[in-house]
Amino acid sequence: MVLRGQPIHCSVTMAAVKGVTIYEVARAAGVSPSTVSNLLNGRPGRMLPATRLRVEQAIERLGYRPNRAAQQLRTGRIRVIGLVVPSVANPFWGAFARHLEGVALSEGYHLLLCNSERDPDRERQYIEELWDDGIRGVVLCSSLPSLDHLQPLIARGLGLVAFDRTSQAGDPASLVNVSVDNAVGASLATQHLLSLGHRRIALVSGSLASVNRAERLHGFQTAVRAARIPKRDVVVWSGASSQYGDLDAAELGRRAGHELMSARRPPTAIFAINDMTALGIYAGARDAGAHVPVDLSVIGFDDIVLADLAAPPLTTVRQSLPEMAAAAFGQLHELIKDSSPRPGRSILIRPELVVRKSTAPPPPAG
Amino acid sequence: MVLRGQPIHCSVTMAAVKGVTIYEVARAAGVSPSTVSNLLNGRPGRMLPATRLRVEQAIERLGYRPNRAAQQLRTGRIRVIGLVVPSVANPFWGAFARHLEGVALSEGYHLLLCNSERDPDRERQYIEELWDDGIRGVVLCSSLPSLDHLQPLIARGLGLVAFDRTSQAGDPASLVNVSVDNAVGASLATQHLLSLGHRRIALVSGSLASVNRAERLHGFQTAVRAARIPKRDVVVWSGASSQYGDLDAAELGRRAGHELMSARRPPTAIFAINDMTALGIYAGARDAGAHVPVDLSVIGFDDIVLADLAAPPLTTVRQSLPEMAAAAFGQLHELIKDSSPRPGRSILIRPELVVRKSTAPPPPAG
DNA sequence: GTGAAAGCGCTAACAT
DNA sequence: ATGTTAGCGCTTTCAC
Repeated sequence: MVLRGQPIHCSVTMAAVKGVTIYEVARAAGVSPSTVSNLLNGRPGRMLPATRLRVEQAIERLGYRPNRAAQQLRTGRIRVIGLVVPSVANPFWGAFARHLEGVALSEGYHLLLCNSERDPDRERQYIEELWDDGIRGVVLCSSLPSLDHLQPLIARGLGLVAFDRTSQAGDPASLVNVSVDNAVGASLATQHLLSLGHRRIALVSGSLASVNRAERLHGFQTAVRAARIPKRDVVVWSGASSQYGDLDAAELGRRAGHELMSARRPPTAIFAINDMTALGIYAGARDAGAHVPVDLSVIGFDDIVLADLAAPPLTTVRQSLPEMAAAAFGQLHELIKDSSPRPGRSILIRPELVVRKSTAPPPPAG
Repeated sequence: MVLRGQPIHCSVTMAAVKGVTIYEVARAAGVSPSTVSNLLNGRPGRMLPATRLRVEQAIERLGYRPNRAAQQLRTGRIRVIGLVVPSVANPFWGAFARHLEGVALSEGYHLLLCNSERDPDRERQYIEELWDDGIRGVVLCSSLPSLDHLQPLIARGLGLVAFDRTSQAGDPASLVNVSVDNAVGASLATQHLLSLGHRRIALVSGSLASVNRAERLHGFQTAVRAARIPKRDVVVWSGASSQYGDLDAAELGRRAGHELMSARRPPTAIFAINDMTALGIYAGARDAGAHVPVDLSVIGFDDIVLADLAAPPLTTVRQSLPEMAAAAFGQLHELIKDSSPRPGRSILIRPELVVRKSTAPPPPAG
């Protein structure tokens, strides 16, 4: 039985491995390949209903699935977009990746994931490879002030949506930016601290070289100046960019929290550049014997899942990830659907202050 | 000048958009396409050193980059692997994705990201699409006890490495499993609690239907039985699978923590199925007025970045993500490099107990 | 050592 | 309404 069955079984296996082609479907349905192709490509009107039915049945019966590589080679199109993030190990980027993947999938697109670790070289090289792969649309979460390193690709027709960054003067004309309104968010956060009565305030961040962080710094300083806080009571604690990668946001916060709270005249409130850093500040303050929110108020930015779980639950500025992911994909889709030139733009989504338990009036002594 | 320059400029642009082909390189170097191809495919020995140099220079000068779609169509190979995780929004999976992407990249592979939300249908459909894309190697973080839904794909030659799951009797013969040793980890955790003197212990988890969780439950029960803890003092709190997705691990922990600590006879120690759940338990216990570790010891599993940042820092069982990612990719690479049949196997990486501050002896009353 | 040529599976312009 | 056909860019046997 084994021996007799083998030839047939083998041929079936081979067919499966090799894949059913459009020619086989055409032959099975008694039509030409172009008719099958027409049906597959949304042109069912070009054939008789009866023909259409025969083709559909043949496709079904044979389990035909188009070969994407062949489609891509022929049309130059591919339903994959690239996502470049600093690191998906960072829960914020992980959550963003999840949302973006969701909207992309709902439009029939797959997502190729790249972690840049905020390295411009790596970023450029990665995107060049995405180009080689045939990918013509990329969501770049870079925050680098200059996108010069990508100029050649963009000139060739790469659709690029920059996330978490606003438009800069030197940007490519067609660039689309999607971002939370960082300045507004930072102002919201700082004003909250101010309204609680804080007069000695620190901003804690890693490198401030990125666009979004510069904006947050700007919003912070605007609010602080408007409140006429003397300069000596405002400290901007910024870790060296090379020293702390994205993964270490928490570690950086921990060090900052410790340093700041060990100083002679510690701040009574800290605005952390993001939630991971804020959580690190909790730990650092604790190490230095300070208690949140009694001795120190901490406010974050992002509203990651953990913000609400922390002890105390973290007051923060929420970025609406679902909306931002939808905006980013929507813009990218527009960009790559038809390659007719389209002016660049920036889309700023307004953030929202979420008050929890990590902020309180300053201690009497402060 | 503009008008005179235009034709040339235009042709340059067109070349860039269309991409340089191997024929153009061949012509520029005065050789045939096959010689260029031979060089590109690691067969430089088939030509004279002088020829080789000419070709290399032509490639350089023209900025030639192979068209991957054409390569794929011709060879059937593609340097992309798929990663299917429940959700990268979960920091554990985000971190794993980051590590896997790193090792894949170092071998010249890209990573296509898929979030299954632990839905078997979605999982299967996703992997079928990966197959259509030409992807022949997938790391599946599924934990579903049965991989029957993937049997057809595997039979066709899909290379599959199942992560976070151990081999089951009904598994496809060629399946490779990579996982932490869950039973050992759970025993380690439980023994730690026991050695601290706890005698009323709970296990908190979402659905226990997955292989890895079943193993953890098994390790837990083995340890608890060995210590002769009476059955009534051991509670297994398991949330309905449909109710809580992966994102909600923390929320589930919160509910469990609250419920358990509000009971007449609350446990003095909880083993959480993972760190996110453990962090949720912190919050739930707090809601119920219980203090970790004074009233309640909590131990987690995974050792995510946040474990060390939590208050108190979480005692947990560490999975070595770098090693596990390397093992997963290495196995997958073996699987897809040559398609000669290869027996299935399970690779279990031993976890490590990391004692921090969330575990302590039980309160005197307990 | 090098080149010619076939064809991977598909699409779309162009026949009929 | 349906079919014929010419490639997309590459690899690889087979000649020379």
